[in-house]
Amino acid sequence: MRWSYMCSKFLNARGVAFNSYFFLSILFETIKNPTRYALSERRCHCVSRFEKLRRGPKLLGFIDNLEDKVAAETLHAGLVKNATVVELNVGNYMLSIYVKFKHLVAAQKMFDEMPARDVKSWTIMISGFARMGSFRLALDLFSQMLAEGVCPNQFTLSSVLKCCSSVVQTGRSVHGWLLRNGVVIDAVLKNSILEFYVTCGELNHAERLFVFMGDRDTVSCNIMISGYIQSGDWEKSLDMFRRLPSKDVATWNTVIYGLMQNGFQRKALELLYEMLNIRACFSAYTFCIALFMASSLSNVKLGRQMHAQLIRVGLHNNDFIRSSLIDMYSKCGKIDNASIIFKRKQNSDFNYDSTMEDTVSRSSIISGYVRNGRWEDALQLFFNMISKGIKVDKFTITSIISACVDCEMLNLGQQIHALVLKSGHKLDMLLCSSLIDMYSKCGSLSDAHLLFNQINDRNVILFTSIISGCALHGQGKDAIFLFELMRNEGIQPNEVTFVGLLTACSHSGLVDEGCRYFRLMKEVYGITPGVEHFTCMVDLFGRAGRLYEVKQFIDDNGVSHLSSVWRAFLSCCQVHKNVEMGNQVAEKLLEIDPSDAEPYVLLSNMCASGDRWEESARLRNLMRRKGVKKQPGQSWIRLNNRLHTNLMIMGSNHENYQPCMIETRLKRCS
DNA sequence: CTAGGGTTAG
Repeated sequence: MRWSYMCSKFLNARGVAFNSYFFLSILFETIKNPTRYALSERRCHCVSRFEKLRRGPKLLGFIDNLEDKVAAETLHAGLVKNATVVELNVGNYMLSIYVKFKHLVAAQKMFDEMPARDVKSWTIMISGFARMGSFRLALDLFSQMLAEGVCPNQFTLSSVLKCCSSVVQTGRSVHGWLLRNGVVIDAVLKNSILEFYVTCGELNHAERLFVFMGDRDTVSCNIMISGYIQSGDWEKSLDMFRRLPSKDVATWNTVIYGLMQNGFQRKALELLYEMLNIRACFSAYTFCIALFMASSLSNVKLGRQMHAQLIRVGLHNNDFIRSSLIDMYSKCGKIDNASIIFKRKQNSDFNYDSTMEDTVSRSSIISGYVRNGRWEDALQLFFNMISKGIKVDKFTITSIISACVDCEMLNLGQQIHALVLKSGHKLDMLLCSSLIDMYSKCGSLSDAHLLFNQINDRNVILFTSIISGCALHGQGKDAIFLFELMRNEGIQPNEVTFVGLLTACSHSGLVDEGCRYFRLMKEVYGITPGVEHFTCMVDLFGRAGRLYEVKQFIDDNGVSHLSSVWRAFLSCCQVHKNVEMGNQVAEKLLEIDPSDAEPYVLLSNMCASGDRWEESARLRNLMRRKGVKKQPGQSWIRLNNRLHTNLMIMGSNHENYQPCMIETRLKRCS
């Protein structure tokens, strides 16, 4: 950085505007053509300085401080083309740049081609994989390193320990090894050991280590605090927090975020306000946590306060913060605000440095658009990326798949599936669940099954997606089969899984099975049934025509205060044309919510279909008198890649059918 | 040590 500073001073003094590209082109040319320059005087000056610094630590420092992946790649290409033997130090710096930009493929390639490797090279790679969460790969590399007889140092071991939370044995032996071999245990390594025992759940061991630790710093305390919260012992962690003589920002952040993540939102909020009251200094982390709190609590007021503060302290243009702001506004339903924040950055993109892609902000806004039903905006941004050749990451893809589901665009969904396969993205669990959901909701259950069968290690959500898909298609037996398969694989179903399963039973008339699973859910899995489950059960009995059992069920379970339960009941009365019971149920519903239009409509339709026209008309009149309005139904159809929607006017037949225009241009979706 | 984007629900 000092070199670039010198250079910039030199150029500025001559009024030359320059940026990193200019700077790099010099480096590039120098490497390519070390002896023959045809450079202007200015450049010569630069280059001569560069030559002097070439092998010195300053150049290496400069490379290390490169803030751009493209720049790093250019430089690397230069080194390769020149076919000079890459010095070990330079090579290591290149490696660290690739790792810094998470360009692990390039790093791996470079690493493989290096003529010589030292501990540092290995460590850079291992810590890179560890930071990216590729623990398996990092550990493989570590064992390879040992096999080649390279002795690890404290940096290596510190990274290796990060990967050992699920392979406790390895972590333990690393700990033992470094004790036996007299490796210098500095503060960082000490904390890595502590963290290892915390994350693999050996809190007692960690506690002992902590007590006997000679020089505990705030980091050690933070690790313990976060360990206590993660194990559910928030009282102990708060106690420790309170007893700390001095608290730095990271400690506040740790405890607030921990409380937030473990369901103690109120406590977290109290502490945040306490921080404000004692005028503790906020860091960028604190703001991110606060924004995250605002979005999870849908508390725009808090979010706005934070936004104002951020502008005051000038942090609002930080990429991390911006994406948090975008996310906060879109999760609070203020998609326009989110959009403004996103676009403001786009518009200020005129100089080189800001062309660095802020992929997170973009995927945040895309998911925000999808969440808020602005599919057209989401798709436009997405298509824009495709046509510009920008790599689409899995977050964006998953959001777009959701959009496909909402718009039932099977075609586009298929294309995206192809895109995923082509781009070599690993089909991760989240992506797969959304694809399965997409296929089943867009009508192609067989494709959903096909995809499901390709995945080896499955989780609850994956199973839930496919079970819900079966439910949607009335394949009750398949849903049950998959559910049992899931249990056999040792996966715990959750409340959503049971919604899917019970729905499947009710849609296929499997009353006894449904009852059995309802009991299983409560008794074996300890899941307290929610509104959805009760509604499913009512539907289960009701569809089968067992209307008296519905009543019994409602009374037995004490759910007569839930309007959705009665509503399901009422629609069953309609299906089975039981006007008497329908009347009673509708009355119940109106007791709960007199402004609800649905009971009137259902009841009047029921009367109409039973040729009881006067009664039907009376109900409609009653509605008008009470000023109860029904939301018109809406349907849509796609013709020539255009989405047309139709509003159905209540009680109408096709005469007052009003075509209404929402147009979604599905560019490129052939 | 602490921060951002994605999945399942009549």
